[in-house]
Amino acid sequence: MAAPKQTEKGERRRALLVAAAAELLAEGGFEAIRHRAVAERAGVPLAATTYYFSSLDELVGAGLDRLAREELADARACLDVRDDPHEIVLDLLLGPRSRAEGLDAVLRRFERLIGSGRRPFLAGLLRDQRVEFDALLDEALTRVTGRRPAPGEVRRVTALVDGVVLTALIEAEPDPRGIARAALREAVAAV
Amino acid sequence: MAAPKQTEKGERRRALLVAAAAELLAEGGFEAIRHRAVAERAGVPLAATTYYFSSLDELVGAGLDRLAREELADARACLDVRDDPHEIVLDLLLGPRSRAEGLDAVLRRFERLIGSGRRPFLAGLLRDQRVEFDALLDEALTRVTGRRPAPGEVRRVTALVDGVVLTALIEAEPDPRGIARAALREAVAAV
Amino acid sequence: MAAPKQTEKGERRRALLVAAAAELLAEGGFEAIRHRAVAERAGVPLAATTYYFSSLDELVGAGLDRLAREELADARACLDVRDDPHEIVLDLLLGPRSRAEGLDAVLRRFERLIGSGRRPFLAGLLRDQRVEFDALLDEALTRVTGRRPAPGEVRRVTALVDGVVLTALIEAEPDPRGIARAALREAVAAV
Amino acid sequence: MAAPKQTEKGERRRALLVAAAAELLAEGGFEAIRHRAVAERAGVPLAATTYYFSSLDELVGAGLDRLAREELADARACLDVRDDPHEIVLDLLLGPRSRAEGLDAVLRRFERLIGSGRRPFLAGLLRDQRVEFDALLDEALTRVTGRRPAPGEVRRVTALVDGVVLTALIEAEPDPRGIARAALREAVAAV
DNA sequence: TATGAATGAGTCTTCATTCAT
DNA sequence: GATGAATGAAGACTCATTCAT
Repeated sequence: MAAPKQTEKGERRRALLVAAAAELLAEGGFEAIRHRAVAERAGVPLAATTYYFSSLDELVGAGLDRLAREELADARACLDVRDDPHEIVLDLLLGPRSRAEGLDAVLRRFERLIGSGRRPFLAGLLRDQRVEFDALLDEALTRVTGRRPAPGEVRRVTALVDGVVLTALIEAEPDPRGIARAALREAVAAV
Repeated sequence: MAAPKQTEKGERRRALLVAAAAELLAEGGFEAIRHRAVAERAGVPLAATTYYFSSLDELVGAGLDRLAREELADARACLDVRDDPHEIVLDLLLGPRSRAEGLDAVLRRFERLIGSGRRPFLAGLLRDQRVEFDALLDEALTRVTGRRPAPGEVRRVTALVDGVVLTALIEAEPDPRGIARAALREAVAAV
Repeated sequence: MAAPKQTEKGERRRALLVAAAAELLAEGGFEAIRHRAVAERAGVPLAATTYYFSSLDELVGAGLDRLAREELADARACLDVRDDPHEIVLDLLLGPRSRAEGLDAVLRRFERLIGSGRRPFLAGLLRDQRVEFDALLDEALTRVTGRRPAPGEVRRVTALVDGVVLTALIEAEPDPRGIARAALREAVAAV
Repeated sequence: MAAPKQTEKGERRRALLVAAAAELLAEGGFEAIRHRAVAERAGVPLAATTYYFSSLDELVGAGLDRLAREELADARACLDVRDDPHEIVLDLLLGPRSRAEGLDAVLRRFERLIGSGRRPFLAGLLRDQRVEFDALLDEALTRVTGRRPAPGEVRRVTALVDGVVLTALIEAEPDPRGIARAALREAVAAV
């Protein structure tokens, strides 16, 4: 028990562990977050994982949180650099990794979304992320269309792209991002 | 391969194992199909699982096949009974369990869809299922709209409903089937 | 128990099984002789292996016997064809497979010789084989030297070549047959 | 790699395991080194074997290393006590156990030699052992003959004795050490 | 405060052998 | 006579978690 004191070293270690968990989550999904793997990746002793996080679930939550923040920050940075807004929307919907890594990255992202269903302790976290996520998406869509999205439009586009991608994933379509891009353009044009 | 199934008794045991695997799959996803769990559920010794299925993957495949057949059969039965075609479409998209079990059943169904992406040995099976699935969906949509669906329309409706439901899942919306029903009506009306 | 009747079909099956065991022995050593493997290779039902041979040991014995006979027959055939007698001696000492397969074949042959130590039921068989083996070696050496070997000379040459090869095996020398050939020439010249 | 060995207590346990592995190797060959067997012999829980050695191969390597060191130390001790140098040479070639245990000990030693050929991960270890082994053999032969062995003479004697013993083993000669002794005297006299 | 040590429970899979039919 | 069915025991290995120091 006895929550570890918040020494500077302790904070550094916590951060190392969370970063390792986030990496593993992005690369291999929830199952990849194991005590051993996290400790090795973070370069800390195995027991540190249970010392700083009272259960694996806690570590999973912290990793998911960190990963989501990183992805949001990435998308925001692209927005600032005035990157093609379509791509930023896709980054938000499919994850920035989908730019380079294709099918697998998207698969893992959806696994993450769905897999949270088995992990009730993540539910709150995911919903909170959604709020920031939607705000950014709203802004990106504004740039795409040149006007403020109507109420519910963000959700409609999200749903449409997600749905198309889901089918693509099941059929092992090698370029889900391409599919998503087409659906996005069509959805935007239809309005 | 292998797969003894000569005698009637052997067939019966095989069926027991497949049924157990299908149940576990429906309840706990792919990860829930383990030798021990299947053996216990089927009430057979552990070694029987490897006697009838030379690898766990084979058992997973058989379980998925059985589960899909059951769900198709359920939907088909509803069609014959002239049930509300909207509901049949939803059965096909969300699984018949979503009628009674709500959120969890839908979540598990999506888990299954996504999880299949990670299991290349299921690809062939999934493709085959897709054919029967689409044919039935085509018929159900015909009843909904009163006309034969245009090419690609089945896929478009599928994508739209799936996308809407995915968002509902993340937000822990208690009645994803309701959300899906609304999306379906809207999509159909839009044509 | 009840020794299976000696029907024609039974005899054919026995022969198939023994041949399969001999092949597996030559390819993978004693450990490779397993009920499953033998049955598969012979194309007979698994239970036939225990039906025709009351234990695995019996099958191992029969396989070893057959393999040795084959190797002797091969060497004899070469002798009749007036092949280079040095090579025939090497066939006898290292096995005919050592011509083409090199290190591995020789390794397996020595494993067979030594491995018999753990299998007392093979002792008699091995000794019997030695008698035929030595007779043939005597004849081959006669051709090599042009004269009848002195008493004990066969054994001396055998020991010398075996010893040299044993060292070569331990040091993973890739061409033990080459080493053996050199030792043989030297040993013969020294007389 | 891994290999925890920081604390004294950990070291002790590690040593227990290695000793158990060495014993099993001497008694039953490489195949006798199994997690279960080692754990039982060492009196530790099964999981301790994988905690201290990340794979069975590592444990096999450590066991072989220990056994070889013991045998070398035994021979060296005899050398210091000015034991009959012939016997020391035989200790080196047949293992010290061959003094008391006769046939079986020699058989197991050869099994070990041959078995090493199948285990490439032991190659480095074997090479290192060979260096110490040859140095000691050189010294022992010096005492036997009263002069420094000529280059290659150590290997020649090794091969000759090994070859003779191999034949003795196959013929289940009850006193392989006696045979080896005779061969050794003859080989030395011939120079 | 940290962490090496430790382990019970569980993972998939293989195999020789028995037995009922 | 022949064989499908069956299984207990064992194989290597993984892992979350606890605990003594």
